[in-house]
Amino acid sequence: MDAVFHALAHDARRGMLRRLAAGELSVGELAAPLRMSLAAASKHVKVLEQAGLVERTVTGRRHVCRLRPRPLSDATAWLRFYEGFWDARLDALQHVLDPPHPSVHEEAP
Amino acid sequence: MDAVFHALAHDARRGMLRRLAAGELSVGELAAPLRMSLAAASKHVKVLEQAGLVERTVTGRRHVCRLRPRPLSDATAWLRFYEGFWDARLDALQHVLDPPHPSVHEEAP
DNA sequence: GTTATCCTCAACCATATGGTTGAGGATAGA
DNA sequence: TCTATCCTCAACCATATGGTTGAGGATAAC
Repeated sequence: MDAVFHALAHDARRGMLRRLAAGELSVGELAAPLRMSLAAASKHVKVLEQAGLVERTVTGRRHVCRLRPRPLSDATAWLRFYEGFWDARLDALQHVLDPPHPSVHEEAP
Repeated sequence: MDAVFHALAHDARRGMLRRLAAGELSVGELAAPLRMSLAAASKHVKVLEQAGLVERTVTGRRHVCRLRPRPLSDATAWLRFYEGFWDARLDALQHVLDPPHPSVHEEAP
């Protein structure tokens, strides 16, 4: 979980995931639009890979990456616990109520 | 966005958010169950605060914290783009199709 | 075989993280 | 007033992050 959120905590890596959602890409293709060296981009790919968000297949000299979205569903499941709090009305009530008691939620993820 | 995901990328901070969902807590109360110094926990609170996830009110010598969940909704909105990919059937198809074409999704967040 | 391409690796550097301890400011309670 | 409590701050340390460059392995192309 730490690894997943950490992987998402960098714009370059989120961009990679976004582009991988449209289909497979090689490391070089992932690196191309980024203003950094290929080696740096390669490290970002490795971070995504170690978080389980990206899978790599080496075909010849190309390392082709594809999205492995399952860990994202875990992250969303975690966040979903707080959905009730996003509600604008509750958000506003937070200023008034002390302490807030969102009775809808009892257990934490 | 980086700050929000970074804030979520540590178990101690996620634990703080979870407990704050049940109501306001002081820094000391947030720190109590953690196996680290008060100063360390205080730093974690500051990370949550700078990500906009926690708001602090100083009343006397107590620093009382409350959940500020709005940034979590932004994070979830970002993740929601990938919802289609979590589907088990699509997940399985990923092994077969090359490249994957989840036609449901066109634009990225 | 030679060369160009794709990518990783290792070394290096600057800065950020995550923890500690010790000092101390501010407030509450006696 | 004196003391205990809550919390931040500063200094310090080890390690992780995020970037660079240079070298080189493996494969494709010629």
